[in-house]
Order: sequence, then structure tokens, then C-alpha cells
Amino acid sequence: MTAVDNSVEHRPTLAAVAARAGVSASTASLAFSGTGPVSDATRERVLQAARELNYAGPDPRARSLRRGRSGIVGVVLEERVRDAFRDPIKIATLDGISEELGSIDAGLLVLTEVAGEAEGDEKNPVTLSDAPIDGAVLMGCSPRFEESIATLRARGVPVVAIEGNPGDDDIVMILQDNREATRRGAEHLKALGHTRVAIVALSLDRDHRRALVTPERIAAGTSATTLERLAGARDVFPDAPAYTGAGSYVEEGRLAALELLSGEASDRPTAIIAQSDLLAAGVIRAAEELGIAVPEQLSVIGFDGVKVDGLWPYDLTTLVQPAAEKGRAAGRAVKAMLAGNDVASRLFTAEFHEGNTTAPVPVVE
Amino acid sequence: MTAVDNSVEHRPTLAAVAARAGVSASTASLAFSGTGPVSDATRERVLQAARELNYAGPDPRARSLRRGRSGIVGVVLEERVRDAFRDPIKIATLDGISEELGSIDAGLLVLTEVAGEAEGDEKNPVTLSDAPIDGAVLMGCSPRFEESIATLRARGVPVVAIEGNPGDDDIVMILQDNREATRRGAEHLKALGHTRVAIVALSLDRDHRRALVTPERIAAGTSATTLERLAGARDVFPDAPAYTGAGSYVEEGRLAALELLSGEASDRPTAIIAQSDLLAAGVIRAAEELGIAVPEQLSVIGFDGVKVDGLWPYDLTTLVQPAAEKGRAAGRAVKAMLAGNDVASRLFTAEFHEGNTTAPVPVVE
DNA sequence: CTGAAAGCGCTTACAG
DNA sequence: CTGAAAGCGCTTACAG
Repeated sequence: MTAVDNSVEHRPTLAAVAARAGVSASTASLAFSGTGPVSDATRERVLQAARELNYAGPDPRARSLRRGRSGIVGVVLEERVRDAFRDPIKIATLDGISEELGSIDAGLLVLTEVAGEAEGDEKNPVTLSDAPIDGAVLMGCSPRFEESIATLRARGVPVVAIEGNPGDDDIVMILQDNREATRRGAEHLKALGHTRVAIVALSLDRDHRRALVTPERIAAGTSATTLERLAGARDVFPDAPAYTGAGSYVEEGRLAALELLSGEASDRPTAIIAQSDLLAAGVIRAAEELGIAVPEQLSVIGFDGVKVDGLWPYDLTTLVQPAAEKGRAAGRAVKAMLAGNDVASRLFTAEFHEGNTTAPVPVVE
Repeated sequence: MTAVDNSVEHRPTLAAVAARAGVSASTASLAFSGTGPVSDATRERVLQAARELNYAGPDPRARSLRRGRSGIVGVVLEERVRDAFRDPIKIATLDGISEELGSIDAGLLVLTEVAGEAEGDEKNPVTLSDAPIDGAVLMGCSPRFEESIATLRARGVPVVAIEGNPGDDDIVMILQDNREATRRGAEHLKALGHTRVAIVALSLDRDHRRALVTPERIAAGTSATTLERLAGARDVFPDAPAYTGAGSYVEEGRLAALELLSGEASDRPTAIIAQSDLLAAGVIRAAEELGIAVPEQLSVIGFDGVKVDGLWPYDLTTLVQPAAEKGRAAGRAVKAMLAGNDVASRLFTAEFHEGNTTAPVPVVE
């Protein structure tokens, strides 16, 4: 393999370009930024000089210092990249943010709250506390949430939180009607005659345990999203047993469903409310394995409205949350805050989608 | 919802902190950076003053200008965020990059080559040509590849390309033995007695067509990865028909396999080589639908070695590529280049994994 | 261990 | 339309 030379050459500066073009630095600057009035002839002379010197344009570092803006918005993930990006909702949200932040969808600095052993590390000084960001979007609530906000606040960086714990702070939030939406889904099941309903839940906290949900676990739960959706389901089915998966994955849904569907046909649930579409897909897989027909013998309902790849021929009954729109709203909120405007929090509504995975409760003969 | 006040306050400066602590700016700077020797008493005085003034630390923008480094590395995607992140290999690679770039896995600026209508846009000046990045990793080859490299080169930004077209430029590359690895997989099938083998391929170009592969399409193909894997399969099975999916998704694999498996049992393929694990998962789904048992009646082999969520009980026979390691290598390469070292390109090897989706060719009775 | 000075490369009022 | 000047906030040799 060829070794490539990467000696750091001396980059030319705007001053050098200006000198060669025979104009002042101010004029050269104007020629590049397109601000202020410059005669075509002069601009051309400057650009020509730049070409000759192989000058690629103003140094963004200097520009940010002078302008007091870097043009970069941080996206703070609560887990490492690999985990965060397995969640299609997070990706859709990220996509929405980037879309709003510039049609070139650029300028997103990915940061994580996974600090810890960062100390003895090499010098990568880009952390929440010293990244050159103009604003930040916090994705999801987490134990470090408060800390992150405090850090950012102290730096004067505007913050928007997506699905944080409401009332955490007087911070701009992008929220979701998790409880109400789940309740709507549950009512759909009720209307179909279901009474034996079980819940496959997301993680209640950072432990990511696979286990039955108990009142103790609920009391200790830290994930607002999980708790809200759980409450919504139990608004309609107060006694529905719930089992948490170790994450929002098909395989976790499958494992949870295998637990919940293990009983006799006569007393196993006739419907399962999953807290995400991926979990719901796993529930369907488990049902297939056990020879339980969906939706004839088991109704399944999800949450998210993402197209689960490979789920065909099922069209999942679910609550479609406007993930990309939430991202765009977050992006817009950051922009507005940067413009110095007051910004209000927003509550989004998930829409019920009736697919082909729910049906009337089977008649017992 | 409450509106939050975000008036941009006047942030204190290091100079203000120094003044309050009764020391020079130099000393205050030292107190924060931990470089140079400062007496404990002095440092404490500085930090105290900072606390009193609510100073959160040196401004990263000024620091980058002075140091000539921003601490940020750009990751250039060839498509928009939402598409790039549906590929588990890209995510694993990204994770490897971020891991290497700092254990806090921070400092990754996501950029895309999707320019186009960026002109009339609001001022988000963060593009490939003016992002404050110290280095860049190009993820995947693309038509704009050359252009991106040129832009970055002109700026003096060190570039590492993952799976670009080799020989594109004298650029540092992280490559993969796509052809040889696929050939190894094909030879495994041959050893099992298979002769009627078909290929489900990734996209050949940006068209993302679902169609049979023809010599013309190969000649016009721009995706090195697809072409290399195709060549590897045909090294062993020169006449194997190939069908391209519109992307690396389970559903695309399913559709392609439905085409390829449509014939009579007596002349349909007994084995399918898929160019990604997601495609392979789709092939398995299609086989299930058609009542073709895997691996008894159809052997399926993938590429990537990602755990496809929800594929249980299948353990896919595949070529495991070291995606995270490739990312780490890219990260390390960028770091080395920033340190002024010469860096060589690297070629990675995918390892054959024999799962339970391949078996001897069925006996025809 | 501490301070005075220079300067990173640009942009932006301000004059003309 | 163009230029001279100041300064964004910091860090880094260099002296002491």
C-alpha cells in the first residue's frame, strides 16, 4: 500500500490573497463572503489570486471566533453511537434535525454523555463542556440529563431536549403524548373485545433488565417514555402484566413474548401492547414460532410507526409518532433560540394506525 | 407550554477571570489547561474567580484559532443521515471511528455530500468546504467522491477514505477484500456440491434499480463494493445470475429472491449468495414464504457479519467483515496524519463464518 | 512559578 | 465601491 505524504503545508491566508490581488484584507473578505458591495472586477481579481495561491477560502476557525458562531449544533446522545443508532426513531429524529438545520444537512456534531474513563485519554478535547457548538439538542432523558443541561447552560449554549422528563428544568422540550397515545391503542383493543392483554415494555432504567414489571420497579423507573406508555396501557387495562425487554429490538420483543405467551391457550393474553414497533415485530415472531396466528389468535400493537424491515406481510397496528417532525421542530427551536427569540416547548401527538395485526378477540369454544 | 428566556447574555472572558483573580491572562489560561506550572494557590484563586463570574471555561472558538486545531473530525456520508444510518455496517464503522477518536466518543461532525439546493438556504455555513474540521473520513465511494477529496485537499484537511475506489488518488484508504472474501464463500458452496447458484446484489450505481444484472450494467457500474463482490462470486460460478436490490434491506432481499426462486424446483438455484446480511435475511424470508426449507433446499450466504435482528433461529453463514475495526483504523489514521506522520492504506480481510444456513446440495430424486 | 507581548486569521463597523 | 483599524478570546514562546 502506498504511504501518502501529509506534511502540513503552510496554508495561505486571506491577507496573502489580498496582497497578491492588490486589495485590502477587508475587500478580499467581502469578495469571499458575498456580504457588502464589491465590484465584479475586484472580486474576480481576488478569486484569481486565491486560485493562484491555492487558497480554499477563509479559515472557519477564525471566522467563528470573529463571528461568535461556529455554525455547529451538538446532538447529545445518551449512549454510544452504536446503540443510539439502532433505534430507527432516533435516526429519523436526527434526520429531521439535520434537515432543518440546513438543506445540505450538515453541521451536526455528535456528542455522547458517555464520559467516565475519558480522563486518561488522548487529547480529544471535544466534550459537552468544550465543543465549539452554538446550540445543542439532547436526545432522550437520562440520568446525566441534568448534568448535561447544567454544563451547557453555564456555557450559555441554548438547549432543546427531545423527550426529556417534563418539568426537569425550564428548558425547551419536544414532547410526545406517550400516555394518551398508548391509551388510544389500548382502547382499540378493548373495543375489539380484548380483556386479557399483556404489555411488552421498553427499559425502565439503565439496567436494561428482562423481567416482569413490579410496582417497585415502576417506582424506581427513570425512563419517562416507558413509564408514560405503561401508564397509558394500564389506564385501560389496569391489571395487564408487563415484561421489559433489554432494549428496543426485535429479539427482545420475541423473548418477552415467549414469556408472556407461555401459558395455556385459555388463559394466555389475546392481545399484546408493545412499546415499540421493533418489540412488536418480535412479538409477532414469537407468535409464529408458537403457532399462534396473528391477528386471529393474538392481536399485536406497536408504537412508533417505523417501517420494520422484513415484517411483510404484516402491517402493524401502531401509534405513529412524527419522529422526523419532532427532529425538525427541535432544529427549528435551536435556530430560533440562536436568533434570540423566545421559544416554547412543543407537545406532539402520535396517530393511531390500524394495520392488520389486530382483530376481534377470538371466540372461545 | 412555558416559553423559555434565551437572551444571549454576555459571557465572561478569561481576561475578566484573570483580573478578578489578580493574575495575568497567561496564568489564568495555564490554570485551566493544566499545561505549564501553576501553584495550587494560584490555580484555586483562578477557579474561584471563574466560579464567581460563572465562567465555564475557555471559549473553544478562540482556542481553535490559536491552536490551529478544532478537535473535530468530519465524517462524510454520501447520502442523507436517514439512509446512511440504516446500514448496520456504517454504524459499526462510525462507532469504531468515534471510539478511536476519543474514549468519550465525541467530536464527530456529520457531513453529507448531498449538496444541491444548498444555495438558497439559510446561513448554515457548515459544508465540506467550510467546516472547522481537522481531518475527515469519507464513508464509501460515490460519484462526488473525487470532488469531496479535492475540496478537502485544497483546504489541507487530511482525508481517509473507507472503501473508496482504490487508486482513486494517492489517498489513505481503508479497504476490504470483497472479491476474495466472496470467492471464499462461493467456494464453500461449491464444496457442498452446489452448481445452480444465484446472486442477490447490492446497488451497482446510484439508480438503485431492482433488476437482473447484465454485462452492460456491470460496465456502467460505479459501486466498487458491489462489483468486487460480484466478481468474487463469479470467479467460482461464472454463469450465476444476479439480481440487484434497491438497497441493503431485508425487503429488497426478499423481492430479489422471489424473482430468482420463481422457477421450477428442478431448475431453480440451490444456493443464493447475498451481498449483505440484510439481503440474505430477506432471501430466507422469501424462501419461507415459498415453502423452501433453508438450508435443506436452499443454502443462503450473506456478507457483513452483522447480527440481523429477528433472524433467529438462523445463524447466517456469512463473511464477517471487521466493521468496527475498520472504523478504528480510519480514526487512527486520521490521528496519525494530524500528528504529521505518514500513513499507509490498509486492507482488511473478511472472515468466513459457517452458520446453519448452508448445507449440501439437495439430492434430486 | 508568573507576567508582558505577540499573534492565530478573520470580519466588521467606520471613514472615505 | 474600497481601505485602515480594531478586536473576537485565547495560548504560547519568551523573560524573569
